Amino acid sequence: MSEEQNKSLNFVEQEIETDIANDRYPKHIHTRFPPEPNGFLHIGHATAICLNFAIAKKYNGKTNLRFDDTNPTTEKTDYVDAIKRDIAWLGFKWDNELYASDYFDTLYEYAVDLIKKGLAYVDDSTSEEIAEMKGTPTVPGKDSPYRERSIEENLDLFSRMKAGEFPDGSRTLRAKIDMQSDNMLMRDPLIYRIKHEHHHRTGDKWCLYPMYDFAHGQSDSLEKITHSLCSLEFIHHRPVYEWFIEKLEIFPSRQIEFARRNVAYMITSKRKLLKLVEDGVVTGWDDPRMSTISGLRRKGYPPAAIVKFCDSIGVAKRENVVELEMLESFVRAELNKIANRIMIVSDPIKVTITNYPEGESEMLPAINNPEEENSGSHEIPFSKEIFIERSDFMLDPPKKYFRLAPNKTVRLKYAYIIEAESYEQDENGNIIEVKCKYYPSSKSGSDNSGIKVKGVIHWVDAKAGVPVRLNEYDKLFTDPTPTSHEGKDYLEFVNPDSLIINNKALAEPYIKEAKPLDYFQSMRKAYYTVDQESTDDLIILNKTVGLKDSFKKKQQK
RNA sequence: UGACCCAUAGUGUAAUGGUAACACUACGGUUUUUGGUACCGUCAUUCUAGGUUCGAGUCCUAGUGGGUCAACCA
Repeated sequence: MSEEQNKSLNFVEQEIETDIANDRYPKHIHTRFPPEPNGFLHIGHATAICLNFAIAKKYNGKTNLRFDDTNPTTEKTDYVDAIKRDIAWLGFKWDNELYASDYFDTLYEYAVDLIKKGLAYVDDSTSEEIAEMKGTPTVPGKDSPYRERSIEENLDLFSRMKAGEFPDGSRTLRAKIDMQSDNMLMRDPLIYRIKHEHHHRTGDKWCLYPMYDFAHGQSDSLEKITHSLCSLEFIHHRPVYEWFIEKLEIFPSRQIEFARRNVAYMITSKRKLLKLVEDGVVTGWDDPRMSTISGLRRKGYPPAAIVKFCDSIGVAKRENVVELEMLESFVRAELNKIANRIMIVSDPIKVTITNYPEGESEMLPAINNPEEENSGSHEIPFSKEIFIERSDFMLDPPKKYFRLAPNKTVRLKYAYIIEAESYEQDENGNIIEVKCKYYPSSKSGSDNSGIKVKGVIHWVDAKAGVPVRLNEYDKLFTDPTPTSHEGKDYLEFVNPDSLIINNKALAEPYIKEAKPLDYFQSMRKAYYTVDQESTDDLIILNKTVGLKDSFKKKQQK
């Protein structure tokens, strides 16, 4: 706790502490996370979720989960369920599960109240006419011809709108604010529109639905939310938010805007993510290449890594693109602590140990995770024929190549030191087998051979090895900000190699104990998690993130 | 011809008028039965110009650059 207190405050916390010091909210601090159930949550939402829950925790407050479901056209219960699952998976417990639609009756009364105060009117203009009268950012708007309707007429028309007497789009209810305002949103914003549409929760009760501006702030107020955190694009809505609170004389929630977090190579537009799903670019919202929470989960990102990442990148008001490497470093750090080590040969070549007795085998102990004392161990079978990684044997190696080569020695992890004596090639010159001798006295744990080797490689026993399918995922886009190029569609930047399926990999038998979402480190290679579509016959592993590879880096230079 | 928001290493954040810090990246090194991990080191005229002040990244003014605003979406 003291560590937390020493940390400097972000600008939102500074505002909150000022409010507390000024006794603005003497009773409590409450936040809320308000998703619209029209898509899956993505990495951008994760930062908002973490922010809202972290602030409530810090100030002993509460956080509501409130679905902003005022537009029945796009919203679905399926999305509600997915959103709840994702937030819970991240490890957060909301205090109340609420819906803007819970407040439809109250909101309607609020609208009637506004009409009675002469602050709202029914407008018969078409959407084109309304847009026309709205003006532009540099040209003031004009008053609607319906703006001065009598309170009685407004009340009558509004109740008939509710009764379903008018078709979609024929009339709207608008707040009477100021058509001359510099702020477009203050130019008599629409607050109710007619939509004869089935709502996922209220069914066919309503044919009249409130707009965002007449639902969000009021919902905040009804829930006694003190600090309503939203992204920068809503900054122009704040005067509207405050106007309604003042005129309705309701609890004064405070809106604070922050810059939403962007991560390189990830997109955070629900509409664009939906298109990837609909066009079949990915297999679904939870495809491991997606920037959705569900996708990241399936890819093997631990929840703690995502939360720590969100906490560490902070919050501010300027445009930002966080490098993917930052997120990945948190994923590696977390996985390093919790992922059991396993040996998987992704591109096998056969190695025959010429002096190892025919028909014999032995079990060698392997530590599950050297970074975690209590992780235990398991055994790995070893015998005369094994497979090693193709890239771990070179005919004509460069100077600082520490692996196997003709007449060179290398250690087999957890096993023996071997020396390459000969090899066989096919007609194309590909290595098909390496013959080695082993040093029986070099056995791991009881090595008295006196041989010093620079390299240690992984391997899998030929007979006991288990075929696995490796889904080698890479970035979905070839550009860090695919949606920011004028005149170019983001789909032009889809990486054709974002998934490479490897069906020739072999894993040690320990993999058979794995369950979906178990994390593994394929030693010297990458982290993987078990895919949900794995069966008893075929284990499918999704690549989470590669291990750092300083050798490869040097070679590339 | 408008209003509003923003500007600190390659990236993201901190410094709350008093020695520009932390993380990631990059580069160099030490350790290592994972070329992983761990550890050490290197990397900034705080957008520009004025002003206030003993002292400015921080306050003021102007400029420059970037972003947002004209859905019966949220």
